[in-house]
Amino acid sequence: MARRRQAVTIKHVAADAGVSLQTVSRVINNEPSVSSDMQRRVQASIDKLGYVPSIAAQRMSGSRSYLILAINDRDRTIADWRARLGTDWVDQMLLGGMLKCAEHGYRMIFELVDTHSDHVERELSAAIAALQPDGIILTPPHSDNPQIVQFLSGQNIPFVRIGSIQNGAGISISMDDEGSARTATRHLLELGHRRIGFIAGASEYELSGWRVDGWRQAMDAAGAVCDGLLEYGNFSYASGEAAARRLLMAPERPSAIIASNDQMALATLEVARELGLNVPVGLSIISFDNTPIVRFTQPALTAVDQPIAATASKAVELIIAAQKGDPAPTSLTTISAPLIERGSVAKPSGRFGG
Amino acid sequence: MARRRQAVTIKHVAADAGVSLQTVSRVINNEPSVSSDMQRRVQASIDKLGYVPSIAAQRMSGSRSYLILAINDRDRTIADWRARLGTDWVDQMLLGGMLKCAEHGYRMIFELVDTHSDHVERELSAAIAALQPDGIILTPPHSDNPQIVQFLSGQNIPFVRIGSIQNGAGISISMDDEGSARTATRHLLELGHRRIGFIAGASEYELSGWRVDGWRQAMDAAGAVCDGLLEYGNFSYASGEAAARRLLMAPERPSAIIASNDQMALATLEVARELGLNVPVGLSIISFDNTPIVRFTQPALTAVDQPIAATASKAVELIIAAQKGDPAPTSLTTISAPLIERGSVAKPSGRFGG
DNA sequence: ATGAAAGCGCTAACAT
DNA sequence: ATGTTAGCGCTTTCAT
Repeated sequence: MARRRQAVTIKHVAADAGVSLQTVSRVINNEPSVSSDMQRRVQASIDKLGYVPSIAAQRMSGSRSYLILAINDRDRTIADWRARLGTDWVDQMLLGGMLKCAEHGYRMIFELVDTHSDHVERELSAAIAALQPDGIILTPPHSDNPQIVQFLSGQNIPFVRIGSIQNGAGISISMDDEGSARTATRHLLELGHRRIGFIAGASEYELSGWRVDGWRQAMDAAGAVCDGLLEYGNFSYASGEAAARRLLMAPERPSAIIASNDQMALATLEVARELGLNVPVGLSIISFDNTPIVRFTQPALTAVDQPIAATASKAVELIIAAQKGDPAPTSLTTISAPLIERGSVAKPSGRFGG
Repeated sequence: MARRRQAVTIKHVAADAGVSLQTVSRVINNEPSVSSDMQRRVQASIDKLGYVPSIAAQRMSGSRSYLILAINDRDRTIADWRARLGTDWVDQMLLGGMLKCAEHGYRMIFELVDTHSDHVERELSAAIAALQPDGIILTPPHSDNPQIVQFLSGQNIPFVRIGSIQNGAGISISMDDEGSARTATRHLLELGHRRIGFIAGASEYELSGWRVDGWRQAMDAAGAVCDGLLEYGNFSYASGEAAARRLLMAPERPSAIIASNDQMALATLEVARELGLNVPVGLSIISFDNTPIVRFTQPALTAVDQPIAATASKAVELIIAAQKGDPAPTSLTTISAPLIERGSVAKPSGRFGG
């Protein structure tokens, strides 16, 4: 391949408009100190020549790179992609993040990073050195990884921690895990359920704990007992199956179960079927995530939606604001997670009901 | 935000190793003219300092950008993301493309471009000017857009056209639409079906035509008539519904239907249900795409898988090869699309069967 | 096989 | 409000 050069550079524009490079640069960057005459004249040349600045050159001269790095967990993401179970976390991130970036002339670059490895730092600093991003978006479980958070806080790059709570550096955005777990639990309580089981997610994710907290709060507030109703999974189908079996084969089984993600909810549905329990008549189920798959089960699952697109969009906004020098939000940003009602929830029936 | 500078530059490495910048550059780029002593010494400094080259600087000095642009249709992609129907085209592209990029130190950047607009060229040249990618991957319907193909062929950037057949500039990769349609049709013929309906996709996609061709070839070879068995859709659920209704309400209805994508197959399934036709006993269905959703229908659908990950991976390989100056493949690259058998196909029964 | 000098396209800092 | 100068980190010449 022959050496490629920029087709139209700032020099061409400057020559065409008969002004200095700096003036063109000022117009590109919307700086205030340009007379409107000048601004019009230069803009005309830009449009005429179809000039677009090279982000490489912009970054080189110490300015922005217009690149925002979105980092996901490598193993889980690849596993999801290969499993082809319809998990659309990445798509929703792109929907929210990419489009918001585009609005501001930024680009989102997706990266996969291992959480576990001892060289997280090296992976991250390599990506930063290579790309020089203007901001970084962390998703769970990275958002809660102290090693990553500490490393980034020393890098002088704004970063947002999705699904996290302000407990360290960076800007946190929560998807209201505690609140939505409370809402889901209350929803069941209001229908008359008293024995509501809960399947927790992987402990590596802080949000797993908050969901448990929300459930417990709602149960306590209603005077319902929690004993024997909490089981631990790790977000996998298999772990959900085991947890559901423990809950449903106990002497006093729950009349409803909330699972901390869709895969574990699916497993619960299957275990119920095995045990001859009709859903929702014999057992109500609510799941977390609301990935596409839960609309296609029989019955479709009532689920707590994860507003990933809205969250990613907000994350981009916060980074761009921080870039501009605006102060980071002082309070925790929370994007609420709505409960989507479908067919897997009903009033309790039989002896364990209300 | 304070002005960010590269933490470790080529200068630091050069100083540490006690050599010139140029020598370090040669080591980074694996150039042959470096003595192995030198190479080791410099590499040691690189490792010690954790040096990673800035792609902005590399690109600025007329070398590679290590960026590959993957371009998808804006409207359709966003519609898919919003619909949350589990379509994982983008994910599979990332799975194949991103990972292959990473193997070679490249990055994949996703972009959305309008096919229809009259300013496709402007959108594209802006992306090229801003990013200076080393290669571009086009997906349908962009791959067949003559405006785009012609524009890119003048840009001196290698580009791959996915789902396209060599009819112009660029490197084409086909997913064997004709062959897989033939295979699917033969599969039904071998089970004894004679009246096999076909629902074509949007005419904007050349692959729609090839799929029809494959079906027709198999039918002709078996001496089966095609008359009244071909209906046109546009890949939407609604269009599939209308097409299926036309096919199934005709006086001599087909005993099997092949739909050119999953959404139209889903619609066919629903129309069959409405008409009281049991699938697969009363009607066999085969779909194209094999998105996650088709595993969750009742029955699960037999489908022609689209090997998007493998194709994207191959596309990246071809671009990197072209970048290095290797000649483009002389023959059309084809990635075969396997037929995944599930429960929606059975032997024909009743008067229209074999 | 190695080094020195020039320049890529742009912006920060300092003029005026 | 506009122009000039220097330099970002790297690779391309062109030397030696």
